[in-house]
Amino acid sequence: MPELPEVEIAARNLRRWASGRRLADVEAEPSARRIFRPLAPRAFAEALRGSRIREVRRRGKHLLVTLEAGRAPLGLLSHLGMTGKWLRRGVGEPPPSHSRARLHLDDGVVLHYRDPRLFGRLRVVPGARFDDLPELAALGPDPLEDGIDAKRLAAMLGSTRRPVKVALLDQRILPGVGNIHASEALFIAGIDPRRGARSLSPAEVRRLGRAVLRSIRRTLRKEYGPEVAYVEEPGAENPFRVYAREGERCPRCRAGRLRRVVQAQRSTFFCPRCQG
DNA sequence: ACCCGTGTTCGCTG
DNA sequence: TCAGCGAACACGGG
Repeated sequence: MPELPEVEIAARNLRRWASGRRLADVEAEPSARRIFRPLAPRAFAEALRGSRIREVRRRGKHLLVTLEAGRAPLGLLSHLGMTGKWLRRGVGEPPPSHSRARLHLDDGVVLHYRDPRLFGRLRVVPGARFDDLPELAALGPDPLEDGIDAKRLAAMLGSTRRPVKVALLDQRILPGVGNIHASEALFIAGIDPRRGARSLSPAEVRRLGRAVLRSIRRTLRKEYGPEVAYVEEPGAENPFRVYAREGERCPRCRAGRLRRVVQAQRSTFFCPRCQG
């Protein structure tokens, strides 16, 4: 379940696996209609078949794949939702469970889009005109690619009445930040997640911006590999400082116990002693 | 059986 | 008019 680091890793993987490759065949599961909307699964597969992968980019949690169909550019927009993942399978390797789409490359490799919960999206973008898509236009600058402008962040946080943790989930502010890194960044910055976004001082906003980047980069370093290890998978260690650690000792002050509260129907984890 | 979930969208409300 | 809120989506795992 991906936030910015997992999507960044997916982008790097797709680049490595598929740049310059032709899609010899494309399959889209008929039962997974909602992933391919507004196209029918069959129309989705046909739109991509035979095209060649030229570029893979990331913007927030979106993957932007540029292909070439004959002479014409063609776009593929991929959002991983809660449980989406791109997986590579070599010739003869068995498919993963819940494979919803398959890109058969001209070297025999198959790229599977696996998504048990079906919250992800795969959309064909005619002419690769990503700039015309309202959902991308609404996103703020990408924290990793463009950096974080503290002035802009302060303006965005200053114009909402929501708690700062809830505001951080708004993809118009810092796209790519999700429920984990919102909690992690607020912990690193020492800011109480329940405070109103507009109550932060300029110094706190700067600290928060830096903390978001630190949290994202740290996860990126930890998780970079051919298959991302997700925290909820059996056997995986929880790599986070506070996320999903309710009741544990605070890793900073060693005295407080980490708490869990629910905000906007999502869990927030924090140390009541360190985050004032 | 029941609860929980790294995300987004839609419709209602004040 | 619009920010903010809660439900809905769908399925697996504890």
